[in-house]
Amino acid sequence: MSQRTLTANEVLAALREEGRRITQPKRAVVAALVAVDSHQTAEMITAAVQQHAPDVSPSTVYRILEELEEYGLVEHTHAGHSAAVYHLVGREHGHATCEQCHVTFEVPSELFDRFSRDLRLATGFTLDRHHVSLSGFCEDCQPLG
Amino acid sequence: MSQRTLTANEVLAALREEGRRITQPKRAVVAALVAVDSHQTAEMITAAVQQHAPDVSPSTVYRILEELEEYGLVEHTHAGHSAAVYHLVGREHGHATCEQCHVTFEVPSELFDRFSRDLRLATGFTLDRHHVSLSGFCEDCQPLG
DNA sequence: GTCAGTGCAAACGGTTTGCATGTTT
DNA sequence: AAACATGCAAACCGTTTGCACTGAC
Repeated sequence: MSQRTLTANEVLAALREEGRRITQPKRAVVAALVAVDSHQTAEMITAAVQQHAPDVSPSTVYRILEELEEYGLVEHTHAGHSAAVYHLVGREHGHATCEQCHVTFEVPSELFDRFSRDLRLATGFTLDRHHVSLSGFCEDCQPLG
Repeated sequence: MSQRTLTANEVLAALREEGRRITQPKRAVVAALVAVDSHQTAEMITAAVQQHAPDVSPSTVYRILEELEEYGLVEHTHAGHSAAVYHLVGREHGHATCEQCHVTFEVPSELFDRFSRDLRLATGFTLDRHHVSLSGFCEDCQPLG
């Protein structure tokens, strides 16, 4: 597993190697993912893309994200019932989303390791730490005192 | 905190004490929640209710679940981008949903305690273990070997 | 009798899909 | 030229809302 976030060229090269065509919308989506090194919704990515290529449609963005995910270049994560957030693969990590400010944070993978093992031993359940975000309150949004 | 799941009478009594009216749809929703002692989607609850009261509408079920939640009698949890699951309050627990069979399991609260503390110390993030379900694979649906 | 609660249908947000057109190879 | 990718608009699912009506108090 790579421990470093992919570059735009690496992502596009990987697509090419898979026989996928490199189009303007794909370049723009990858650029948006590289430019913002954090977790973005499809809507944010679409907005970023449309600043340079105004008529790339949301459905195209979704299709491209799906394609990138199919080849292991992008991952998406859900939190609560809000929109999914997407990010380039890289550092191995989990997710936590603040219920108040809706920002998604990375959680160092080591923190999950013991919990993941205990959970498996106690219940037989194998954690997929990527796919769903933990819910709670971030440092700046602590409820009450 | 109660460590036992509420009974139908307790739930209805609590509503009454709050000055809420006890209607047929409310009785039916509470009965459905009590009858199935596990995590159900609004759609499942609606189906159960409609077996006895065919023209209770989904929106009414949603409104009743929201009301029950407002008074701390029910909780709902999200997993992935599928429908939320609802359950009566009772045992304190977390949730884990299988990505393959989509069943939601309870996770003993103690398992979360250490993880929750480590997470807070390392990142400042305070876990709300109820609201989002962990994602992964249950004992019967382990991927590969 | 009053008002909270309901049914219905329409709207919603996020996402997916069908189809005719455009672009990469 | 052929195949794949795109734009648009419409459909989709889970959920919420507006409104006129009903039924609990």
